[in-house]
Amino acid sequence: MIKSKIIDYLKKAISVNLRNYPRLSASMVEVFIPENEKFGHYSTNAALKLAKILKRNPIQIAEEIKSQLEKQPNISGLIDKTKIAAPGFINFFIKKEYLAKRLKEILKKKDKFGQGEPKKRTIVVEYSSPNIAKPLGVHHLRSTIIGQALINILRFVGYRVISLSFPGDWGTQFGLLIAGYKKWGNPEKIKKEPIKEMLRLYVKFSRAAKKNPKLLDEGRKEFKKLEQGDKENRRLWKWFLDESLRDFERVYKLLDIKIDHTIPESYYEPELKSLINNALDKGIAKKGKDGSVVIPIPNSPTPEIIQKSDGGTIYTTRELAAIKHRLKKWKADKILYVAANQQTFHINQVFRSAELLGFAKSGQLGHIKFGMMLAPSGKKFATREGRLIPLEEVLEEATKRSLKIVQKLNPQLPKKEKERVAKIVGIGAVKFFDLSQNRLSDIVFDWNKMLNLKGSSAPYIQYTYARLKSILRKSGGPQKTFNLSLLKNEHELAILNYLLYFPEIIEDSAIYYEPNRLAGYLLRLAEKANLFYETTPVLRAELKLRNSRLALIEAISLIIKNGLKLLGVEAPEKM
RNA sequence: CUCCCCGUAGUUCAACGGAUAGAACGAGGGACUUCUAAUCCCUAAAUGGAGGUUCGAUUCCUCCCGGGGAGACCA
Repeated sequence: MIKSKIIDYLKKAISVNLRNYPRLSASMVEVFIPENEKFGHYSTNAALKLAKILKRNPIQIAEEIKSQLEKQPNISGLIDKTKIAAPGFINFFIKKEYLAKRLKEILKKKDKFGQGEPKKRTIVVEYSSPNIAKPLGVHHLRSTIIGQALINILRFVGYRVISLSFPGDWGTQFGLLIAGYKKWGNPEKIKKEPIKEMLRLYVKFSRAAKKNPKLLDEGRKEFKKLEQGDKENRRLWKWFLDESLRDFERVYKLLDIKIDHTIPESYYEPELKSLINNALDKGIAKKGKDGSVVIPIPNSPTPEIIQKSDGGTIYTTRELAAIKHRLKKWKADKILYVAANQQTFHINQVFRSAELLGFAKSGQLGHIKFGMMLAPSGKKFATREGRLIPLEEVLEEATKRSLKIVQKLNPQLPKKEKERVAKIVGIGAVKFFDLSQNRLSDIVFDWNKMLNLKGSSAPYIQYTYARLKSILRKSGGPQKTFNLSLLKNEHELAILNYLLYFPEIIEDSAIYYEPNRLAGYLLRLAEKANLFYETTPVLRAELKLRNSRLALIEAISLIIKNGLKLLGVEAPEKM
């Protein structure tokens, strides 16, 4: 990667003067991509940092570093020139030949361009994790979409990634559902629309239980029976589980989500007794007078319950068993939880408990948090009030809206093709809406914004791609003879410069677990590509120039396609 | 009461302690006999408040205000 090469050069240049710069640590050498092109391809503020320590003039120090840089043996192959800018930045300009070399590399490696070396580290990513007997709702979108994009990106940079869903299929709520089913359930209705009916029963029962607390006890009893292996309850529960998983699978397919392993909470049920006993034996957990078992967490006012006073287990207990199991089974170096902000407290408690129990080392467990998907009212989505919007409905609506637009704008496309495009574009828009935003901010659910097919959106990038591909189709096949030094108008250069950054953007997205960095990069690349498209004729250009421009277009489209693919968004050839 | 996240144009969002705070939607104006106008160009418009650290703060620290979330038998 170019950035790390420049860092190496800088380190060497600075270490020549080490006697003059005694207190500099290597990590202080930072290289970044400047926002304005006039400041070069890369910049460093190393001189400014040194100036602070040494209390000297930063420009002077920059001059010293610059002259040392120029003495380095191989630097001229990469760097065309370095410039110093006030108050003390050193700006690097990459050689044009090197940019051309990069472009050829893209054409040669295609979708492998930017891929990292295998890292021999395993990361388990837990994401999506819906609750059984409820449909996947829009509020699951974030965990699912962000999780899958991170998995794709982490794999691309070289990690071994195990993707995992941990559906909630255990707990008192299933007692409520079973009780509701026994009261009002109808097997025919469940067969017809399983999830809808289960949700209806659950909502109806929990509403009724609000008015009549006796019903709550009834629900708890049903769960207790389930835990103790009651045949009828077990059968119902298994039925609900199977129907739910089938339903999820359908939506996952629409979203192009590929989960390696689905291991529900109930899987860990048999191990929980011994887990609790071990925790007690080790003295990590304590038994209360009421029969509950808790793990006191140092510096936390709240202990973590692992056994309820009625002897039953709780989500935490199952999560702890899962941590132990995952680290062992996949020899994982890390487990990442792609889970909402709201769960921060709970997840931290679980992490601390796992560390106390010796299941995981500090730093092995990470919470990739994200802001909430808020209802249009600005409030939280909640199942109980029945305000849940099924994800599938959103995806269908998105597809419908984009079909209308394809019909209007590209009527000559065959019907089947139109439908395919509508799906790719509609669903892409929904996913990209989420992925292009910072993970941590809350998102207000808004049909119009989410399904906006103009402006900064997936369709914008997809449309750019389709136009580029259209040129390539009309050009009559790939060109072998091109001379990239002919690419010298401002739009061509801007793209050539920008293509350089792709591998580093991917790396940053992986380091910070922020897919929106990649999304932003693709938007900016598409902007530049559109500007090029609007201003620069390709097919009508003189032969050599034409071929060089075709090569450039080929490279852009490869990067767009691959970048979108990492985000889980498809790029249509026509739209 | 304690802890966590967020406060940026009218709206929805960007910005690794850096250089002139970027986009999009919406508003107003312009560009299709020429590679797909789901595009492009132009105009107006923003860092909640007060301090502090720094050569430099939207970013870090303190306090205040506002929104959301969490705080032992839900997850």
